Amino acid sequence: MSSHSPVCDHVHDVQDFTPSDVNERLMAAKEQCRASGARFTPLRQQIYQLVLEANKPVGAYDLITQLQQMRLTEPEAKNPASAKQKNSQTPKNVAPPTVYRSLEFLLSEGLIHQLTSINAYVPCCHPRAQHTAAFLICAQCQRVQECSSLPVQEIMSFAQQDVGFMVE
Amino acid sequence: MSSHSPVCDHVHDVQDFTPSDVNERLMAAKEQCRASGARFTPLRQQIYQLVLEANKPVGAYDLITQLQQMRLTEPEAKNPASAKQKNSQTPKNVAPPTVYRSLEFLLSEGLIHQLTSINAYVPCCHPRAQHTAAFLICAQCQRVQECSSLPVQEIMSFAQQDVGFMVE
DNA sequence: TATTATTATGTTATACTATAACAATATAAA
DNA sequence: TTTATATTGTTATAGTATAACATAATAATA
Repeated sequence: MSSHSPVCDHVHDVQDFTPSDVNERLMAAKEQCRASGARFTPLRQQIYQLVLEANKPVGAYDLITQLQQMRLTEPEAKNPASAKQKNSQTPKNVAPPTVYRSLEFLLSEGLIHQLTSINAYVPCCHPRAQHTAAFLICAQCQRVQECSSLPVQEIMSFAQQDVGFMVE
Repeated sequence: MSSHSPVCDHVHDVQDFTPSDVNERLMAAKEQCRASGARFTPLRQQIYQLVLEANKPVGAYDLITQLQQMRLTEPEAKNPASAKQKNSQTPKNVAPPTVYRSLEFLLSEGLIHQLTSINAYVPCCHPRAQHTAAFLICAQCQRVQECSSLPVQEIMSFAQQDVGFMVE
């Protein structure tokens, strides 16, 4: 799961998913939601997938753009549920609340993390209900390293010696 | 320097300055800037003062509003330098860059911290050149507790047991 | 099943935060 | 003084996020 960025020469373990990794995550999320009684709707699924497939933290408006593209190019594929309906053609436009609400859902399920300092979102390493996390964010390539509960001091040396980040 | 909020019942040590405290800080900052060769201009001084006088983190646009008020009510007091000039009447309008640039300066001098998660700014507890800091931010009253270098685990228990914050 | 309640999504408008680009002014250096 | 540098003013706009209300889809109940 870990690899070296061609540009920045540090390790990042959060976002380097093969298509099969992505699928695995989607399945796991589906299961987790079923268990918790939450609804993993097609929209939420799509957005989670986009966050997974990105190789760095994605902004909300990036997601809006991508969703828009998808809706224009693949009119009604990928959503078996809507195929059963009579007039359920997905709308063409994607407005901010559409994405923000799904992000909020994914956050509440613990499937993604929000990086408020750079206004972006990443998939959680080890999805589970409530947990906090700290991140090292590369100022050059924006890739991140999640370090959920290491003491700060350890994070510092971990950042500098183990994964090649400079702490600013 | 510490006190209890009437609402939230936790300790916060960062922002509870008496007028004389504020003056002390301003003097210290002036000295620090002289030492480092930086220019502690009247504008920067005003903005630093506003951050000091606030009893909770302030947003950039709060500062803009307050500066605007000041410029309307006290046309040319408080600035001895401008009194010496011929036509130096301070402009009435305060645009965002005016404030953001001064904030950037104060950050670079280590006089304030930026709380990106809530888009706000607080004075630094112990101003000095380069240092990082972590903050506990109260979700109710927005007041903060600076905890510069405690290990994360200690921060957790410190937050919950010593200062009454719930970690989210 | 039909009806009602609830949840999710669409839609429009707008608030809030921040920066780019260029002009004018003030301070420092030569 | 003249020139260079740094600071502030000014206008415009980019980027991020939410409020408020309408519609549609799902779940719960009779």
